[in-house]
Amino acid sequence: MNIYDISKKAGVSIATVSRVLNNSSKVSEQTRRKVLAVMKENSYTPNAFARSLGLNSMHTVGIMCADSSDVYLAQAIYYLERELRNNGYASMLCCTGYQLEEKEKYLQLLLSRNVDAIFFVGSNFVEDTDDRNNYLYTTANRIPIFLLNGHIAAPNIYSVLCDDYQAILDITNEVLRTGSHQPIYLYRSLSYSGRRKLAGFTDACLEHGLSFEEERSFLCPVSLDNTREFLSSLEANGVVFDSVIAADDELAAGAVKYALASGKSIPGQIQITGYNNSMFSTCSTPEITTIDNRVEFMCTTAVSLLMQAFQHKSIPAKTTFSGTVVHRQTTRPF
Amino acid sequence: MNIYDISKKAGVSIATVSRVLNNSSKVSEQTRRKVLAVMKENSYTPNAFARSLGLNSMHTVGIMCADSSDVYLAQAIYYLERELRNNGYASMLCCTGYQLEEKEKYLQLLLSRNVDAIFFVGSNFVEDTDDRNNYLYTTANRIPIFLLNGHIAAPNIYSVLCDDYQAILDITNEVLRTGSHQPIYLYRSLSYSGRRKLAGFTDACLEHGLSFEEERSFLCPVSLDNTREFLSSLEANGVVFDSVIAADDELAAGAVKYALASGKSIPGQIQITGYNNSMFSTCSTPEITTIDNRVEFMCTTAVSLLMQAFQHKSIPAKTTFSGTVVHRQTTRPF
DNA sequence: TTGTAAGCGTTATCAC
DNA sequence: GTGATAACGCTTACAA
Repeated sequence: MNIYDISKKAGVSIATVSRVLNNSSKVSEQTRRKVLAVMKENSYTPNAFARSLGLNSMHTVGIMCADSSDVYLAQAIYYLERELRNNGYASMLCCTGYQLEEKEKYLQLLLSRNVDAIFFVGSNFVEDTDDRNNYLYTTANRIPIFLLNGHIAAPNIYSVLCDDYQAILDITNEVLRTGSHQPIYLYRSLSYSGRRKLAGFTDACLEHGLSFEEERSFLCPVSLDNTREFLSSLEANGVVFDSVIAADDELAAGAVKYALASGKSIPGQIQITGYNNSMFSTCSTPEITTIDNRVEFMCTTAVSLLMQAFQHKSIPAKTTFSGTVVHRQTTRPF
Repeated sequence: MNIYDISKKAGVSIATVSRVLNNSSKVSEQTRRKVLAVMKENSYTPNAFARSLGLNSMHTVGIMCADSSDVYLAQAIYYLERELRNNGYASMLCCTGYQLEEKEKYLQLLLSRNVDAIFFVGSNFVEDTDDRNNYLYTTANRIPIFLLNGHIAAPNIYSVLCDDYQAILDITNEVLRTGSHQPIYLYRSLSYSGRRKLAGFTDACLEHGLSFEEERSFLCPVSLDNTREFLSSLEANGVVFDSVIAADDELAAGAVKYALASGKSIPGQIQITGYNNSMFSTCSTPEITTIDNRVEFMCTTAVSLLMQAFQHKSIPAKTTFSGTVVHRQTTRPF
């Protein structure tokens, strides 16, 4: 059943059927009704492929992320898909892992489907050197791309991100003000946002007159067990710390495991903070003080910007918003 | 840059270019090389829309789920997408919520993009009555559909699922054998798999000669706090229990919160079990004994079946596999 | 092995 | 308002 069949049965031309399909105003109410009736009668659905060939768009956007089962990324995907769907767009998901070659390779999957735009979710899509970011530039030559929690300045690339520097600065300040003098910082990557966070930690320490003769920031293996063991070995190696500022909630949850296992009281002997306000922070006991970096806001903003871009409106290349500290049980009150 | 441009520059016909594109064997090695060179030179990518119009497929399958940010579903999505991608298929994600009207409505988003098949992930897609499952039947008239962790018998509908009945029977048996006499069962829905799980719990109790004069299974509100409060109020209302069999890890994690808050020792005074072997079970302290229902296996199996179906091989309508108990710290050893 | 030409089912540009 | 008809960029018989 195609547009020709319908046009015959309705006694009109295919052009008219097409007009009804796209509810053009240039159709008399009478014929519109007639055509719609025939369509319904034959439960006709227009062929998506032919349609997209004519329109050069399938109203579909790509979502790239390293790992859709990551709690934080999964949330972002959820909100992005919801917003896109509410705007009539479908979402094509593509997980890439953390290796550059994989990212480049799997990006092709999305590009070969001619998506209208791509969201790159997570800070790990911006690499250190320009030539390693080339895949972003060439993609942006074709379609608008959005970096969520990442930033890079180039034409047709738009960034929406939380001010991670300020957020870590704030939360570290709070920990230091409530009596901790020997904080350590735990991270798992020095991506764009990773570096910003670390800078926040360092600056907060400097503000409080802490010296950095010894290293106080550590690249820490993920998974709760690994983090716990890492902290134990740190302690065994003579590193003294009375608070752990973690770059994400999972690391923080690992730190809680460490404290519980080694009999340290939280937040009495050790304060712990996370980042993302994810399930990890509420699932732990005690629940973890963390940063709410507003995933939902980030995603709705990004989709809204994209919709404006589709309407050829000018949109900002970079949109930053502040996070906020969520006080729970792993830090001491003022 | 289209197929005509390439054919001119390469001095061949568009048919030959197309053959190279689809790596047909009926092209001489020489011309193939020539054409490929020209393509590369002009960084040509075939138009996906035109292509899919000719092939009547975009090599894309839909993934429907209630909520992609749910830890368990997010994992399933991850594995499905990975397997599909490895087979050259793209994944279109669509979250539907738990209401029937929404499911039906958002399903259209996928159908209107002419996906080649759809995975329905989670047991909540099979409704109680036949007419409420009508949307599945009509969809299956067009394309093969897969129910992951759900089951319904109808043409072109395929189910891949864990034997939830047996798994809950096993884990409940273990809890009862190690000295618990007053188990309660916590669930959040009585979907297909929900009912199977409940039956497993009930049968295990009967096997152990437990009477059911009072109700011992409870519809419990989700979120850790709500579960904790629910159990407190249960206790306050005189329900006595020495073990909690939960239908999923999140409920179990809530039960752990309850035990910790009310000073009950785990697993001494109360045993707790979860389901799914998700992050919730390892994130809690103590870590939760749970059922590994093999998400990854389920997903790889489902995709593998789909690929066989695409090759017109006959595949089983229902594939069941067994789960396994993962022993952790919330149950007593034998 | 290669080329010609007829689809595929729409949208869009003209005339009328 | 409506109807021919030409794109859109590919795949695929069928011929050569």
